[in-house]
Amino acid sequence: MPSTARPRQAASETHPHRRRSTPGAGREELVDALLAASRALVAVAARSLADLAEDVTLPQYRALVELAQRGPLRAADLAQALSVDRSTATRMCERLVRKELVDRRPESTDRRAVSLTLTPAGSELVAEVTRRRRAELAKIVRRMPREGRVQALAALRAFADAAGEVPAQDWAMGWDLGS
Amino acid sequence: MPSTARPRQAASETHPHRRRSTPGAGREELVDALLAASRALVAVAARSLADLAEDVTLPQYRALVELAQRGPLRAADLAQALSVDRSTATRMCERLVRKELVDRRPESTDRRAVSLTLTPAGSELVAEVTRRRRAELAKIVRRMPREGRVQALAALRAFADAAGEVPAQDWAMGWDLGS
DNA sequence: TAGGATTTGTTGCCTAGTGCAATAATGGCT
DNA sequence: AGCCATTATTGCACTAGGCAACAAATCCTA
Repeated sequence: MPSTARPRQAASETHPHRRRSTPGAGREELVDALLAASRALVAVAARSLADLAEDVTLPQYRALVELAQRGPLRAADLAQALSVDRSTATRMCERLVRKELVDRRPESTDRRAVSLTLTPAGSELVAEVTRRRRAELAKIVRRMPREGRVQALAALRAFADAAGEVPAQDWAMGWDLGS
Repeated sequence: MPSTARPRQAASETHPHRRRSTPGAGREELVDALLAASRALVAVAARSLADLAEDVTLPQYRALVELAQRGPLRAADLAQALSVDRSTATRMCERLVRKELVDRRPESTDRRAVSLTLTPAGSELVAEVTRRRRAELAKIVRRMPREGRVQALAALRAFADAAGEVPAQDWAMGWDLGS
């Protein structure tokens, strides 16, 4: 039978009796705010892709981003970058080639390998989605009270820094959207 | 032939000559910070699920969250909540039933409909993932300089507020993770 | 109240994404 | 030359999803 997926262990991460410190900023409130922000940020990311090319799926877009950032890649490297099986990369690229977003050509030095590159259209797509996403965020920022922005910048950096030190991203699930 | 997915229109959202206002906080810097934060938040969300139940997929978890929040649902309503086709909901629930995370029973009042509920295990899973996610965020917050937290709270709320007024989420892509 | 319209869940068909295993072609090394 | 590692591909199996066809049930109206 299928292993039923019951929770693997009890919490132990929450400290119910931890009521001591800060009544001040309220850690819980900050967590709530982070969750809210998380929703908003994800929505922006999703929309910036969906608005622009509905027939490019998320996994496909991730591949495009990887190719845009790490230049020409061999299939195996792309697969590793995306943490997917090589076969998955192969097939995905096949679809992207069909959509004329990726160019696949045999590598001259190693006849086993194929070299994957973005076509101009692929390049353009990634650039445009990125542009859109940033523009949307900028629009939101413009809506924020001007006075708070400096603190906001500091706060976000502090958060990102703090988060950066955490176990580090193993990108187990395939969610990175680049930029 | 497949419609090739070229970018549908040019930017027009970026204002290249917009260099006028603030040298101060730098809108671009804030956008960068938001993108960084976005990555971190997504990573946390992904991990809190993956760590706990690898054999529950993201779509499946979304369904569980919906059921957890909106009580018992009929298949059609769940489908709508997730913005997927009814058939998709049907089949997904079938898998969740198989994993004993969801209970499906005919509705007494309308013999066509089925009523979907979380099993205790399903309930527990959602609760636990949520708990974990919040705990991880709390851990990060604890790592932030204490002085900045009040500002961080204000900043995040300002951002979420500002984002909330934007076109509104149509959740076109299925990314909402609840909580 | 009888019959058409609508709703609800299912199922078939097709595409995409994924992993694992097997395979063929190549490259490297002894 | 022979053996082993690497590369990409392909077959198999499964989840996710949409669309269309359907049967059963409910609703509505003439």
